Amino acid sequence: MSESKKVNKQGLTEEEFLESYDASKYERPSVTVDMLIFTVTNEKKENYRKLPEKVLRLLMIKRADHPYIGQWALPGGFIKMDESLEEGALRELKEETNIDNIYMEQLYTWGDVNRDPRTRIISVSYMALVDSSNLNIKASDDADDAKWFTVSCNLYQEQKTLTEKGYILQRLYNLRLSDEEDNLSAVIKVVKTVEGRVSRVEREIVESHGIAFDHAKIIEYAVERLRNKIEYTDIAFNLMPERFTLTELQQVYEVILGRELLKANFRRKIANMVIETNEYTKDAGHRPSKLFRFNPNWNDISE
Amino acid sequence: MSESKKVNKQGLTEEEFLESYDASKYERPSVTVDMLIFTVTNEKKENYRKLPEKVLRLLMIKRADHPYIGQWALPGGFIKMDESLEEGALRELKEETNIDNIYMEQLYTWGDVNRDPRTRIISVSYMALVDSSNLNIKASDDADDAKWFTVSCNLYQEQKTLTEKGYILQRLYNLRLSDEEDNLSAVIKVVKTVEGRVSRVEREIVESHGIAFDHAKIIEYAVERLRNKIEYTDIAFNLMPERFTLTELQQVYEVILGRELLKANFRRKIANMVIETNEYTKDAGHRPSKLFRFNPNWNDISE
DNA sequence: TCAATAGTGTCTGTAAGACATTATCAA
DNA sequence: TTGATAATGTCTTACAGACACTATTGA
Repeated sequence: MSESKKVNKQGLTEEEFLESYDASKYERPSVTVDMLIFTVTNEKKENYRKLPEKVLRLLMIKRADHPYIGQWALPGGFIKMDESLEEGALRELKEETNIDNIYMEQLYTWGDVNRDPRTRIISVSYMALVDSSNLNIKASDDADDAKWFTVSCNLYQEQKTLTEKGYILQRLYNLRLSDEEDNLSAVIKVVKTVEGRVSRVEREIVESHGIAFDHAKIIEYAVERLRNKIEYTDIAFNLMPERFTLTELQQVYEVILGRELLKANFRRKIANMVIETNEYTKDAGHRPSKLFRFNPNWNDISE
Repeated sequence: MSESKKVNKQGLTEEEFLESYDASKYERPSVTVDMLIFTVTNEKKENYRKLPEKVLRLLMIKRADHPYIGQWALPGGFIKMDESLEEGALRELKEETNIDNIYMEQLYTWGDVNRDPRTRIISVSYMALVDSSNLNIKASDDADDAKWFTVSCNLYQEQKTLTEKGYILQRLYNLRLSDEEDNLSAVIKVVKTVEGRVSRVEREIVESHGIAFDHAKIIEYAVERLRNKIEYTDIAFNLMPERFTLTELQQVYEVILGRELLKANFRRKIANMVIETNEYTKDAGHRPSKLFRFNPNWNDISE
């Protein structure tokens, strides 16, 4: 509609305006993309009868340079001028895991002024969920300083203080990232303030051992999101192989939620998310188990 | 732990490294904060007996310069180097509504390469919910080109196509922003692709009349988030005055959800989120209604 | 046989949907 | 009296939690 013919107060058409626009006028922050790449793997089983245990793992990278040299950080990097945030995230993902076609969602954007001692850096975080059976290709060739840590994140203190017009709820989480060699940890304080009808949530790192930047906070946030979404969506299936037993699926739920579930109830809950196959597990030291696959159309009614 | 004594490959300590760090080495995108400020207001009532209708409103600003000159955009602006994203969002909020202490949450970060014709701009969007009785102070003094639009966002086409390993679900939403003078509209396409166990959601603006940039897409996203969260959180109370009737509360739910609810069921559902007072409405053309207030401790058990 | 997992049935209480009924005001 | 809203009761169905029980395998 001849928008371009309109002129602004300086009498410029859009074309002229864009011509004269100086993008370098203002100082700008840097923008990075940080990836939280989760997977679930098996621990070796204790004896021939028992099933292997499942653990939640997160990919971290050892910093080779300042700042936080020698500490572990989330994979990520600066966004390029000609790629969208999603493209940047997918690029990082590909660089680290060499896998395409993975579940990925934007988590949160972190923008505190002094998150990075180098300069003002705003970080957009993405969470990706990977089926570990795909992953035997191994995480990354080049960076031998990338590796998978077992994640655990537990609430260990909860304190509610009533105030005049509401309350303050303070929670302390203990985050642990570990493997055979390394043992990182952090304490994250999550404070929910309710005053009148208005509530606010703030996160703060109380202490952080071996985890670079504010990444402990980001990991805690991601675990919380994962725990929430697994309850009412089908994201858990992104962590499963093509065929799986219902017990394996339940173990994935349990390791993410951090608590045990009752078998019968769990099976009822996920019943229409799966389709049974004719295959069974073999050579278990006990009764074989039917294999299932994901049913993409499980929520046909409504949704 | 004398982290600062460690040296990197160039033999620099952290102090020396930060000294020599040149933040201007790489080209960087601009970062803005966009605010979605919602409120709910009363329409005048039809006759002395009927209750006033409630409508959902969104604050928009008329663009005085290129690009999209003359069109309406979300309030927002460039982030300053010495303020966090939250601080920037609160600053914008204060500038536009002159209110502090408001509910606000980060929504999503939009980073497509060509969202803005001027330069690469990444926008972090925040949603704020305001009680309109507070707001009679009027939205913004300076910018007389800021005003409240009635929002409606309706699904009007849904199409599911089965594919080899999943399906493609395509939804078309009709977004309308209107007041006495202006009538803006847009069509947003939301495509959910499920392939194997991996799913992806993409949003695209099909057409946009009078709404600047990709803001129609952002508004649709916000409305969807609002509709989701009102079902399982207490955010609706941020839109209510200090004292309110249960019917008013129900109307707010209905106008956001875009459908009617059954009174008895609604009251059961929100029963423990409210506390009754001894006050009643007066001078209604019908039976007076008890006034309630929010109960901040409604979710004492668990959560 | 036995240690382990696989798989199913059922009782309970809670919550949501649908609908019906009574109460109370001002013009 | 009447047209409107206020407020509560109850029937049904769905689902989640808890627990008990039977089935099947390899060593």
